[in-house]
Amino acid sequence: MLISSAFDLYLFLEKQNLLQDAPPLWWPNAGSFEVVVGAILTQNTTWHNVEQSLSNLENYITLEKFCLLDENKLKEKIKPSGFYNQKAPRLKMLTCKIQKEFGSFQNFQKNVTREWLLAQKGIGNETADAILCYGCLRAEMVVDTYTKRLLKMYGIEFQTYDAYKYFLQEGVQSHFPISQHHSVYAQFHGMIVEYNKKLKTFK
DNA sequence: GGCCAGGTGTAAA
DNA sequence: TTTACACATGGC
Repeated sequence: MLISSAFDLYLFLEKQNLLQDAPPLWWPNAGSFEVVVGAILTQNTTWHNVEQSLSNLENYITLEKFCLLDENKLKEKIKPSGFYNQKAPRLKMLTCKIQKEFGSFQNFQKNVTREWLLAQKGIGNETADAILCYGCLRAEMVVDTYTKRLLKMYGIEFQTYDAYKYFLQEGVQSHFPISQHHSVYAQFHGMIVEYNKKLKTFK
């Protein structure tokens, strides 16, 4: 299988039926506040561990309730997903700031910018795009280490995060109408993650 | 028992 | 502006 463009990769992954058991936009509960929490918790951590933490938090996953949660209590609840001493204060700071500056999660979805997210402690390129794509339903594609590794297998490499992102988005933009860009980005990244999981089970 | 996971921030060169 | 390292749990 020769892959020389992002669209080739998309078609290749699509043939594998990787998302048949996944939600439509791949990320669980896309479009909800839970995505913001999950995006931070999953940093350098398996989704399986994040699910334990989210389950511990089930009664607190709204913007309003989350801000009222005691930081030490939050640490306890997110222990299964690791790095809790840094993720807890960062989550607390982030969610309270969303509450204070945007008033509601709906308003945050509509008005937050990538620059605003990147200025928050604990949010880098990948987490910012995950929150924008799956939390705010914006047409922003996520690039992760899997993506870079996969492209490298086909001899495709770039220097910066943005270069990867634009390479992938361009491949989608040139073959889909603008109305479909968001859902295709969301599924494209999802397929890349699932494909890597699948590869691992064969080892 | 070692390695890795749906990364990020910081300090030092 | 790059590189090295800390952060932490759970699965294989």
